[in-house]
Amino acid sequence: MSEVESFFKSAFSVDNVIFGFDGGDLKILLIQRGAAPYKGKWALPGDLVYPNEDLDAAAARVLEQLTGLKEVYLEQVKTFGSVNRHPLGRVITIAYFSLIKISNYTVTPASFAQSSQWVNVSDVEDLAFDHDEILASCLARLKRKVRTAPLGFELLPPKFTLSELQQLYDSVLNLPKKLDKRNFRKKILSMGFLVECDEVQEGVAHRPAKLYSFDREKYEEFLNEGYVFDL
Amino acid sequence: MSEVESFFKSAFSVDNVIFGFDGGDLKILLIQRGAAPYKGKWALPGDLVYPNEDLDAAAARVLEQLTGLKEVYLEQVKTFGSVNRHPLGRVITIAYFSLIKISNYTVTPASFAQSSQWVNVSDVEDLAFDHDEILASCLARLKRKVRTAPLGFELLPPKFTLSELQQLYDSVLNLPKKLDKRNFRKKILSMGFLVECDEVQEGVAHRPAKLYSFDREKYEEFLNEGYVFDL
DNA sequence: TCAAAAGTGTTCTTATTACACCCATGG
DNA sequence: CCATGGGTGTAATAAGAACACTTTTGA
Repeated sequence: MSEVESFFKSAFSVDNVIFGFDGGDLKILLIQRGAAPYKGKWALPGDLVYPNEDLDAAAARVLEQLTGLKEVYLEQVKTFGSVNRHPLGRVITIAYFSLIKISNYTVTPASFAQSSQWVNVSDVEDLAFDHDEILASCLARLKRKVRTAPLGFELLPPKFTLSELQQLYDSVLNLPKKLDKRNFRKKILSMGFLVECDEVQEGVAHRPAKLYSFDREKYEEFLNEGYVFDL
Repeated sequence: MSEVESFFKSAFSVDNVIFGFDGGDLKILLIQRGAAPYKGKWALPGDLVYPNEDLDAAAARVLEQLTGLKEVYLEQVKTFGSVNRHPLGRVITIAYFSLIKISNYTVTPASFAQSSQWVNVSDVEDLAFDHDEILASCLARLKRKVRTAPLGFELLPPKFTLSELQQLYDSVLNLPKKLDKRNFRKKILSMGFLVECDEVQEGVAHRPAKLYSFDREKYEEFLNEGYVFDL
């Protein structure tokens, strides 16, 4: 048995659906595979889990190696383990998603030049392995979770306008009808954990919007009073 | 040891939180370990995944070996993979929960005599490995899921009374205040997928209750009309 | 002065909550 | 005839949905 065959006899990996939002569309970060199997195909970033590495740590490492970012939101979603999902042996993979502020990401760092790319979620197709299925699971999870936990803010810069926030929700949820501006604002502000900064947008060719930020302490209070985030 | 050899020493297992309901309390099925590590301790039923076995199939096998039951509700919850969670090596485990009709289960079949037992969820403590944590995750998932999908019926016999159904929800959700009988009935009946059988309870020392059953076809219609289960 | 997005309240409809008494049966 | 749980309706409140115009800015 060759070394490669031995290596892949039985192993586990992590794969990471890295979500970003550029103001218009929900995107994910894909890599182009440089080696077999599926050489040249687009895939989710992932790696085998090291023998002395926790699963969450492996997912965080994959993310950091690709983007340089630490301490981002990361959530385990599901484990995929079909017998034949990997052509070279039995490899199960634990799928994660992470949410990053896309502006923090310096596009395609040197080591990954021409091999990683942001792609609109709605344009992704025909990924390597079972990654289409993994993406579908992670996207479904995100859609649910974003309505029941204050995750959206992880995708926005620290200061944002309410329209940006709403556009984020519209992109993620992708509902047949967009959210109603007035109802959205009323609801999110009534929860009381968005605070107005003393600043407005600059350099826009229209009335500049107020900037808000997410106040985590106030969110904790909100929870302690028995309320739940629900949008 | 080479890095390649290190990967070899890893394995993956499934563990299964098997929920049942006896009319009063929510229970899970535990086994007493007959071998090291944690010999004699109570644990979730589980096993290593065979090389040519899908993960879901492994979870179903564990369940069937213990209870004789097939085709039960089974859902993957989360994968636990701390480096030191297993004393004998790197073993990650994929946690599942399943829902069975407890009356179908012939208590402790021969091969497991004195080694498996139904335990009230609220009484479970100090399980082997990280199984306390696994149980907590599965219970949290069940609590959420039972309100947003018609899972409760998996725990009841095919024909049941509305009071039994409500007691099931009270047990699973374990809310500070019990559900209101009239509101519960109004809501669940308004969804239109519970059908009245032409039968009533027998042998009870009070007015016998009507029996109902869950009509899966009507539930599908309900979904197709754009409604969602929400309790 | 125009274009473009920001900002703002009210009404209507629907869902949720709270709540108490009579009924049918077996013992 | 008593004890036990089964079965039922209404009113008050809260939440959600629908909807259009004025304001501020830069070009």
